[in-house]
Amino acid sequence: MKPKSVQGASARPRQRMTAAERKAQIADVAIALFGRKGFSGTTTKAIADAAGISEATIFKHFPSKTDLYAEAFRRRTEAGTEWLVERLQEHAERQDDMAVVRTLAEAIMFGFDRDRDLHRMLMYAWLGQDQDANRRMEKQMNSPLFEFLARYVARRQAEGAFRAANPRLMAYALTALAVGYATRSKLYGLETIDEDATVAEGIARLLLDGARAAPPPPVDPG
Amino acid sequence: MKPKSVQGASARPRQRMTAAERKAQIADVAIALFGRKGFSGTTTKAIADAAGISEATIFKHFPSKTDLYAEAFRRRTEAGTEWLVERLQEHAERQDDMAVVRTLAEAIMFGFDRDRDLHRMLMYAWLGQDQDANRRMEKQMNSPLFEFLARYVARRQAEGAFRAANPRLMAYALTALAVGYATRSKLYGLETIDEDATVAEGIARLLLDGARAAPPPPVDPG
DNA sequence: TGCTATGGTAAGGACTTACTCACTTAACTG
DNA sequence: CAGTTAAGTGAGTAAGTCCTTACCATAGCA
Repeated sequence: MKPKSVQGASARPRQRMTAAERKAQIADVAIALFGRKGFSGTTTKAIADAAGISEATIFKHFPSKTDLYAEAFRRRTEAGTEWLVERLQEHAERQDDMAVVRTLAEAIMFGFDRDRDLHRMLMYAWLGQDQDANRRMEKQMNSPLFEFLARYVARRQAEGAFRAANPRLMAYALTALAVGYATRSKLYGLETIDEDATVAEGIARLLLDGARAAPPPPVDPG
Repeated sequence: MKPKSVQGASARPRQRMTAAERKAQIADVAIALFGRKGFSGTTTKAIADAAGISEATIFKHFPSKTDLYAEAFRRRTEAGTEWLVERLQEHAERQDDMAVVRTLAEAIMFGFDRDRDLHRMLMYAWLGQDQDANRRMEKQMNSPLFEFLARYVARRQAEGAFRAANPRLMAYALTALAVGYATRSKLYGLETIDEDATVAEGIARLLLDGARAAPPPPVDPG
């Protein structure tokens, strides 16, 4: 078999990857496949083919298919949402509610758009795991964002800017519309309603002001 | 209906089901398993064990595992949402927006609660099918409800009761919060925020009136 | 009582799955 | 350069996988 090096324009062309590189490559390829077909729908042979290596090589780098899954998962999940929380924080400090909610919606939709396979893989994980594993996963993945939003809502309520309502429910709602829309359009491939940015804005407006027309025409900054 | 065997005082329980009964039983059992582990995660052996029959019996009633899947799916999916649309229609005619939105949210959450396995199976289907199949499925399953909601929103906008905004986006939003919440709590087993009815009411209120407090009544600053 | 239609099964076949092992060879080191 | 390390593989294997075949057993009927 011809050793086909894909390692092109490096100073020193290599035929073999280091273990770390190979591990990373396998994990990346695996995410795409697990994301498309789920864990049990994806064979180690398919992963090997997609990575351009033999099946045995996979098991050289990962003790089992399950470990490969866990590792692939961990790698991409660790990124976290800190950067997003920071951006939201800035808007929140300026009391710019529209910017907070709209930035959140845009970030969610952008994330789903960019990492479709990862998010599909995550959904398979939600469905395939038991309740305890899911609660741990939720805690590890979304907790900082959710807690930030819950605090933000509570503060705005205290300031009289937001209606009285369960802040946790509101924090959930702030993410849910964008998550649901992104799931439908990016992961399921269902029809879009409009451009992402426009939808994000519509979602934000709806969340902040509701569907009902305000009884008296509010003082609107033209 | 086929008359069941007439039984005397000492009735011996039937040992064998009719083909139709057995088919239905297998399909029901299969939904539960497909819903928990997905199509490729569920073996025909597991279905047979759960149904208390031999594997061969499955293939006596269904030509293949794929056909069993399709049939199980079809059976439970056909129910449709007509009854819900009718109920919503009544509220809509009375211009009782709160009742419409709240009834919708409650129905969604109740449906997810009652048919968890079915909804899990549906999610696996969304993830496992290609985009075209998903669009057909969407059309067949949710189209009447969605179209009703879109028309309802458009009418209320025309009447000045709802804000101007993309009616399809609003129709989507009307279902999305409840669907998302039910998915998290019923399918993934994540923490609930409150009783279902309370959450449904909170969702409805948020959708109609938004998070922001009504534009401040001109309070005398004294 | 025997006949027939039908619900049900034991056993196994062709194929696939995750995983192993003896082995090859590229790449680094002194 | 020789020697060592470590990336990579061909050729399996045991344990499934879906599905078939040849057969059994029960119910209803004459």
